[in-house]
Amino acid sequence: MSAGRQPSAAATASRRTRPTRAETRARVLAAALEVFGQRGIAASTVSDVAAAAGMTKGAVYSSFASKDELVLAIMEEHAMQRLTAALAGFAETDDPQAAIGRVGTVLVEAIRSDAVWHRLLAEYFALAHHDPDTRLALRNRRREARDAVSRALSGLSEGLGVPLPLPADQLAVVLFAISNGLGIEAGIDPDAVPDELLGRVLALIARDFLAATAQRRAAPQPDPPRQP
Amino acid sequence: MSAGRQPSAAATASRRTRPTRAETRARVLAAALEVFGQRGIAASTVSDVAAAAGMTKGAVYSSFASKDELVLAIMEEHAMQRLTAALAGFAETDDPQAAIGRVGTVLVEAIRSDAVWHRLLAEYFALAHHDPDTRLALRNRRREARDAVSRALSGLSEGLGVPLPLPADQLAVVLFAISNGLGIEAGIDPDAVPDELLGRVLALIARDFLAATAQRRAAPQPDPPRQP
DNA sequence: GTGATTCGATACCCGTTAGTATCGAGTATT
DNA sequence: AATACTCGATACTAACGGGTATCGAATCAC
Repeated sequence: MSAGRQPSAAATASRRTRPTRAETRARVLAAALEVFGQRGIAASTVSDVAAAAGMTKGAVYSSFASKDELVLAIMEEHAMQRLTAALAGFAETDDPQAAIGRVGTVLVEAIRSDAVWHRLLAEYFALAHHDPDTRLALRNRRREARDAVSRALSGLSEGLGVPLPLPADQLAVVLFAISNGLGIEAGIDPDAVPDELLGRVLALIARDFLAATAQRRAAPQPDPPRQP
Repeated sequence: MSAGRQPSAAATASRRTRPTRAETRARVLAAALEVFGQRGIAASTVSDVAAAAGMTKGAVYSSFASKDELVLAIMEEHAMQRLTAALAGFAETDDPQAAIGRVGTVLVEAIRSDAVWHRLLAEYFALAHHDPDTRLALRNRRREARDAVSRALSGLSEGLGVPLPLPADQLAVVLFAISNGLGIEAGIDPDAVPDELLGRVLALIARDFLAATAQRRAAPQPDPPRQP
């Protein structure tokens, strides 16, 4: 792309009658999330998505090469966004104990607000299986996400000098599995999954860890590394 | 159905040139499980299923009213079969402690051998969402399954006089969620889910329960249940 | 054996939907 | 202002797949 003179965004925004490329892309993606989440990926047509975005098929196909690519884009976009949100839960505080409670909160929030996402992931996971490329992509993405969570957990553990109940990478898998699994169950039968359930389960799994950190904070010792 | 004279099965089996209704139904169901599991429900055509069963569409439609009904049949069939297998894990022994270990084993077995099933369930769950009837059916079936597991857990707890780490119904939900969630993760990335992971997690969740039962067996007391 | 009935194969219909060709309105470039 | 270019709407195609009508053959009832 030649870096031609671009009029300032503010100046153009008001006088522009046709939305910019990025705008339509974003609108289509948002609409796709909506529509796919509602009716399912397979059951939704490209025209549906376009209509929900207030456009026609042509607009979609001028921004995305195929329906598959649209699906892929939406998954990547949302997955990234969700991962960063989750990691923020870990990193956002310098009180590690609070971080633990926060993990549960963040995940519960995610489950409740993002029920749509769980449905999509389930269907995508099913769809992905018969396309090797998509399958590998999904696997790698999942691996990255797990690694990120795993590192965060390791950091937490080392910072406190308290061992995790399971190896960090396995704990990460379990976190994903429980959160996703409960999300799915909640999607099938919301009444079956009370709000506090995930928190309780995590507390059970991490009981020793929590007890040890509490004890450590109560009677701090100079020896191991600790940060208040 | 009038109970007309039926020739003995053995006599007819060898001389019969056309398979009986039940046979073709079974063949179609088996083929459907195969094909749907491989390519996904939405991506499979009725002709595909028929071909895999060594028949044609007509045969399928003479046994099942629609593709949806075929899908429903396969889900019910397999779900039932799987639930009874799981419950057998609980009931098959009169040593309750061993039963707990067995639950983990059964579930792990199920996860590993039945990866296909998890994919199917995921897709079915996604598909079910836009059809109210299917949705309700799935919800009720799920509820029954949970209740069955829940009752088994309660029985276990009362038999031992040791309280469960969570209310039985919630524990049942968690069991389903973890098993399903890990199944999905394993489907995406088999390396990420070691065989013993589920067992370890269950052990963590039920740690107190296990400890109490062990203690109780070592030094049984007639008095009320106590937890350290 | 003979007629009634069922099952499954073949051929067909019809709706649906991913994808495309084209063209005009908007937008950058000079 | 005139030019080249981009984006998106409209109209279309091509193919696919669910479902059905029909008909021959195998089975059952008598």
